Amino acid sequence: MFYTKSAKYAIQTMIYLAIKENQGLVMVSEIANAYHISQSFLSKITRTLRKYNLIKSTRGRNGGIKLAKSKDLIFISDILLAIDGPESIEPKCIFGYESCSETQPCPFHYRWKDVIVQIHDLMETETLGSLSVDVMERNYLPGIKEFIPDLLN
Amino acid sequence: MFYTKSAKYAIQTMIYLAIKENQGLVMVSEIANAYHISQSFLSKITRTLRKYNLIKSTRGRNGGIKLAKSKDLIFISDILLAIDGPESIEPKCIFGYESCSETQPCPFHYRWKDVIVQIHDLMETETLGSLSVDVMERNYLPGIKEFIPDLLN
DNA sequence: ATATAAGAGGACATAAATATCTGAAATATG
DNA sequence: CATATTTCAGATATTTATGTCCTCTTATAT
Repeated sequence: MFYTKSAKYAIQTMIYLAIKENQGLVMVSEIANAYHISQSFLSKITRTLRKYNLIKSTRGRNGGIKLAKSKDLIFISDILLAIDGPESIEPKCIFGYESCSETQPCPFHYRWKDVIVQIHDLMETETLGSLSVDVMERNYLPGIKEFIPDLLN
Repeated sequence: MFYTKSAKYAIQTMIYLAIKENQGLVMVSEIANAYHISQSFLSKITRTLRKYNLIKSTRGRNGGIKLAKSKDLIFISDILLAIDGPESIEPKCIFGYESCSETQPCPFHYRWKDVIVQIHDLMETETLGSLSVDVMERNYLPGIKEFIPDLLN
């Protein structure tokens, strides 16, 4: 509804990596299987994450990917920016009016802006750290395995 | 960013019709020219609006389209529903988790829900009436003609 | 009656997002 | 060194959204 599938896959992947933070390298195929994403497609996404220095990768046998920095230093907005680009983060006029701005607000401008600002704040304050802790805690409840499949095995 | 172009075109069209409410039928070509939309494409959109009983249309010479009911009885959510479908209005998990729900919330669920609910309220309380009044008022300011092009001629 | 102006409808075209395929490059292991 | 494994890279395919074009149908004016 709001972000691309690619961005969602990326966030899922990063959460997975955050949870496995101190278990070394994780294979892209493992993550792809866990979330039922095509391996080739996820590979493309992880390459982008690497370009933006959000993950590090190692080729070859026993290779894989891992977070490039502490999970507490990675914000959701970083991921969205890398995958969906700067446009996805910038607030755009909901009606598509090109000239809509602070000085030339469209009728919906201020009401819409309130919402957008909230979303931004959410994405820019939330870290992979806090999210993954949340995921881990919830995972102890039944029926929520989808969020971190196979992590408990 | 959030809705399809089609939905935006539809809203622009409906605002146009609301402003010209008591001027009888308006040609689709007039609206298309005003907003620089392809006439054929807008024609498709207006057909959908008609299916959903948001506008009435008359064929033939001197034909055109007009609102099907009072502008105060048409909500923005009605338009979004018609053009983008029910999925666009239903709140979906921001991470794309299929099983995310009230009983199985994903880590972002509640924080995200707050925002979504706000947007829904916005769309379901805002009518074409209030929006178009807003547009008319703002139009007296300079440089905002884009919103209702040619209406002042 | 006929010409004309308008929306209706469908076929086709383009663009962007999503997904798949194939091979190259890097690395560990025997 | 040879081989298996794993990511990297780019070409290609599919799907969905967007946009264009042409013809049909309907209503009105003359």
